[in-house]
Amino acid sequence: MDSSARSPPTCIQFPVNLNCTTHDHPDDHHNLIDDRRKIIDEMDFFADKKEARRCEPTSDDGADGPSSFMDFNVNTGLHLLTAANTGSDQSVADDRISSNANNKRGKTEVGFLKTELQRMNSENQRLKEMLNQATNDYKGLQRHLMTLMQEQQSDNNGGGSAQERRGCNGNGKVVSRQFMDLGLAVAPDTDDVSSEGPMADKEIRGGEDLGPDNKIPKLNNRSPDTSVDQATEATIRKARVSVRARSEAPMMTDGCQWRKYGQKMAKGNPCPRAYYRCTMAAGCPVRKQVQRCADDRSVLITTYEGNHNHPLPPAAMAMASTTSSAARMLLSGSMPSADGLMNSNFLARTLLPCSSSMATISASAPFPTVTLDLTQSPNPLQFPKPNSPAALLPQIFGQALYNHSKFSGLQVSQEIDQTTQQLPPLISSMKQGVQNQLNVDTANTLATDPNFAAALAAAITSIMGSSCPNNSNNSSTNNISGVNTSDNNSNGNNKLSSSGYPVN
DNA sequence: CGGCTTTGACCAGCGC
DNA sequence: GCGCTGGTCAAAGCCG
Ligand SMILES: [Zn+2]
Repeated sequence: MDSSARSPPTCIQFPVNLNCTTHDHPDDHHNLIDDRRKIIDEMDFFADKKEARRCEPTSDDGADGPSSFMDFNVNTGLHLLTAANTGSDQSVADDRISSNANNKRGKTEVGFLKTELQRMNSENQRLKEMLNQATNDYKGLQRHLMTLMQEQQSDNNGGGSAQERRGCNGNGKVVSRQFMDLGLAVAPDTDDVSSEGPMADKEIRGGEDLGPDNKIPKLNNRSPDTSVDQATEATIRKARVSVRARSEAPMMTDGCQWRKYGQKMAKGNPCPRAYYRCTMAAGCPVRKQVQRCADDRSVLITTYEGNHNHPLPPAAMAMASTTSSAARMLLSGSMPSADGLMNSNFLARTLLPCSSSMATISASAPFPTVTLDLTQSPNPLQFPKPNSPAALLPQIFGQALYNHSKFSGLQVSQEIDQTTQQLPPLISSMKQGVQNQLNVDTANTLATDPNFAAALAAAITSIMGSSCPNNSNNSSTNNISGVNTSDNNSNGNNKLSSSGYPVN
């Protein structure tokens, strides 16, 4: 509902903020106006970089794209100021009276402004270049990772687990899917639903849109043939990503649309657990559970599961990718493949620097689960950055996307058997490269805000996704669609009830 | 009227 | 085999 409305902005913004604003504006004493312009420009560039660039070669120094924009602005400004010089109508009338002194002053001003403009232009260009570079780097890394991943997979195939094999060779379907995911959840049904022998899946489950991927637990039912592929998928599906965030409001917008399909009292928790299903596309297998922490009811625990089988709005992408990545991570944890391990470590190391532990990976549970704990942020507001969490998100995401930046504040503890893996050099380098960008403060800020939590998760995902090109969307996002998971148990009976399919 | 929420019931997995 | 619990379904009700 509103989620869609709200989230978009976030995403939109993030790319923008990401590079442009913040740092690298040492000189601007020019303040707001200038900043605005720059930001705007950045946005434009972002959107139509290339076109913008090629804009008029115009005057001014070497600056291309930006310059053109700037020129435009400049002219406007000059026009006003310059009026005196040119003796153009309007001003002329009044100005005539004024003495030469004014003209001189005006010229001086103009000159000054021009100088400033030039400076700004150059700076702007510089920023632009940085942006481009970052983008290119990102893309390059992405490709690189993809390549690496593929290699790894093939390696695994050589002696690896059955699952891995299936994943790659089986039909390459998994791979393809992953790619698709990366891209963003592509055509509907491409994902889980369509993949491989799923027919069996569907048939077995018999039914409906929902049918396709539901029944995670019912894995056993499958026919032997599809067992392996499905096992992999099942694993993927099983993988869960839970986000713990402090939130009085039961609403966390993640860009997805959810429909509540059940609520139950969970065992050791006085608060009911709500079950949601993604409704952005028919048959989307993604589900999430929302529950308040028994210990601290201000903490909202959102658990995502599954892969979206449809395109996602940017806003949702973040979370989706996060969760998916996390899921993958888990997966890999359970499997010998380097993927997950890589991710795990990456995550851990990336996040560690920050503060308290925030991410926990648990593969032991019935379902491998990654928990992002965003509730432990110390004092989000103490830091220099005035930005609100919401504002930060964009940056975070952006950075994550572009640089695989690190998020402060997360700690990963692996309970998985194979705990010792080393980050591939690549990732390490990536890390280093990015390290400067985000600070603890950011993390902290994030942690406190529920939406932030979601965002953070997304960011993490991004990171992971980046490190592992294959990951992308899988589970969805946190969007607590208006359900009050509050203390009141709607269903509150100790006996969980359920309603059965057979009801007919 | 369509979509969403509520809520009791059913099913399957798991432990004893 | 039985009971517990998690998860899901779908009828009924609510809301915009
Ligand atoms: Zn979905």
